[in-house]
Amino acid sequence: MANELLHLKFDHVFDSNLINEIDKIGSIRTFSKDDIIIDINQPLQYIPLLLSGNIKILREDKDGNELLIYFLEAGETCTMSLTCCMGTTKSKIRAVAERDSSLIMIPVQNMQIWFHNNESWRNFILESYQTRFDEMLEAIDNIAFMKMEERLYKYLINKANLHTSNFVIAKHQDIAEDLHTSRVVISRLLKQLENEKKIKLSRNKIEVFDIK
Amino acid sequence: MANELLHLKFDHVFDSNLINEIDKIGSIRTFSKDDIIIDINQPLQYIPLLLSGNIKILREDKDGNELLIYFLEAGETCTMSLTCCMGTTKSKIRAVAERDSSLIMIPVQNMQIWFHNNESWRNFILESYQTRFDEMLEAIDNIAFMKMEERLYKYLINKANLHTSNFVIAKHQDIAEDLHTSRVVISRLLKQLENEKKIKLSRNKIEVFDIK
DNA sequence: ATTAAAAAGTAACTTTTATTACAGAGTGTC
DNA sequence: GACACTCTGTAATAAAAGTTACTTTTTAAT
Repeated sequence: MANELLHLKFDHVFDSNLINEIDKIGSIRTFSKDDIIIDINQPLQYIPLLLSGNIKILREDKDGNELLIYFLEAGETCTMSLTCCMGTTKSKIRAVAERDSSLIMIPVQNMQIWFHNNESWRNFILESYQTRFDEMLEAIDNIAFMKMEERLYKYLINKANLHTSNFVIAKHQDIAEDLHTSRVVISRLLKQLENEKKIKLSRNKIEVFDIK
Repeated sequence: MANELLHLKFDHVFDSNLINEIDKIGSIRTFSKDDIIIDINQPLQYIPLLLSGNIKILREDKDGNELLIYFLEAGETCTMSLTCCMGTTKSKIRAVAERDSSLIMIPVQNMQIWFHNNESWRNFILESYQTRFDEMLEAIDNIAFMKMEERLYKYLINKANLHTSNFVIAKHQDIAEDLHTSRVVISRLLKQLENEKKIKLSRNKIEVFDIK
């Protein structure tokens, strides 16, 4: 089952030798929605490859308030973890299961070895870096250039797409935390978006029209 | 002269063979303060290594307003450029000379080759990625979690340190652009900081007390 | 069905940041 | 020194976001 997922998501990424090694060496871990997969300041000993589900990557301020930076999808890795083999071993971010997810964890030593001798691994790492970089830039754009209403709407569309659904299952409080604002602000802006006929509100659930 | 700088800044980073190759292959370019080194959407054909001076990396919104993301110092590279050899060839950021600067430009092909066969180059790239990553996270923290007055003060200290001086030579307008706000806001907050005895204002120049 | 708890709605108010408009201060040129 | 120009100071106002406090709606538990 896990093997199937590994092949399904990574066969086109890694050469067959590497896939077999990953299969042999990596250990599968599963997480339920809202489980903390990696926490801030936690030492990083494994590189996680996401087999199924979604993970959200969060940053925390000094008062413990969060900010969503981006989501990971199956077939991706958390680039933050990659930097663990260089100097810093403590996570600077929190990774939380956006829904039930399964990962394959690879010890950092292999990162080093494969990076040295496997082209497909090197390319995967470099591409991951680029993807994350782009997403960090987008996160910066969002918070620096956009108003809260726009950020909220984009967030809803993004989240709906992630779940391939027109419905976002979430409480206003959850959304407020992801966007680093207060529940009252989110409720107000959601109501505005509803008045603009962009969404439809109900308890624990938001229908998003015109996705993409 | 340029050779000296190359050795001074990079001898401890690259092995001696690689240094010699860089010396042979790379071309030196010099820029004056405020010159645009790389612009948004510009195709990237070279990886720049900063030999002397400082570079600021900016992001632009849809109206052409900027936001400073971070500064580069001698001995560093612009990680954005690294991603050029993967798919994307157009710059997503603008690089501007913070002061007179010199760079050595390396054709992207070498990036690939050295990445394949040179350990010191690989490590440099990975370390660069990590450093930039950390700075992106810090940039996110700044804009997401800090008030403008704090951001401004941090910016001033940062900039003073960069120039190893107690004085920041800049107009309020310049600062406003880096922080993506308006001149009036900056003037107001600077006056506040002056009242708090943290800085001293004069025309085109700000003295910053208690640096670090 | 009654009750308690959770989630959402909303009004009133404050704070922060942005905008507009203009006055004054400093600098360089003739 | 008069003039033009750039830079800075500041007041008044507006908009966006944050906060407090309370109400209403929905759901789950008994």
